[in-house]
Amino acid sequence: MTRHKQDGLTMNLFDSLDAGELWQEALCPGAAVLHGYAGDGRLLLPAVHDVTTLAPFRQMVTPSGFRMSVAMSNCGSFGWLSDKSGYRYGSTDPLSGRAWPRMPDSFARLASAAAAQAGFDGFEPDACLINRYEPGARLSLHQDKDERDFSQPIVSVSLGIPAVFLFGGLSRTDPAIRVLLTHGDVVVWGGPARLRYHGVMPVKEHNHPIMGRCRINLTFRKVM
DNA sequence: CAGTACCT
DNA sequence: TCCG
Repeated sequence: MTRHKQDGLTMNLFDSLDAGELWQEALCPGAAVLHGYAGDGRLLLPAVHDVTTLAPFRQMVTPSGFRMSVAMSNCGSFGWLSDKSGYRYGSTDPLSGRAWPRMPDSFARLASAAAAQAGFDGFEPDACLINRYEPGARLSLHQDKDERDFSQPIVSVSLGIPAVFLFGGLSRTDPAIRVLLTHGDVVVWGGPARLRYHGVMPVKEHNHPIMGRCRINLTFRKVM
């Protein structure tokens, strides 16, 4: 996998693997893990609270009728939604009928800086999906393909208790590498990795000093 | 777009 | 299993 920048914070997904998985090395161009890039999250957590007070976490339903284990909210111009009629982005929160809360400046700055760090300059997200995982919550392998412009990367910020991130290939049945993500880690994928399947293993019981038994993930996207 | 068989 |  391509190493986009050479510094102490940036490593590629391959660096998280053990020797038994070295064969994957050539399969991860366009993806990077920035361990600790978001620091202790102290600029982000009050903003998460503010957003989710206006747009509370809710468990969405998939088109096939399953209730997702992850609770979600959104901020920015567009919010990702799932219900029985499908997946899509919308500019209003169905729960309130009002626009999603505006994206906090701290969110946008972090996402743009992380993208640039990974080699994607000029990333200006217009959507931030906020995912809340409690122990047992998971997200099965999927592709992010509800956005218009796949030239724009995805930036994912992890806060709270650890989770194993799955990063697969362009086909659902391709093998997935596993990356442990902890509080402050940021993953960026784009370019040739933009449509790679990814997901999160069921989150294990754990306690984080400030987040308790909770993991929050911020996923930044350019929708329009 | 609903939801079976599958076996992660 | 179109983000169980």
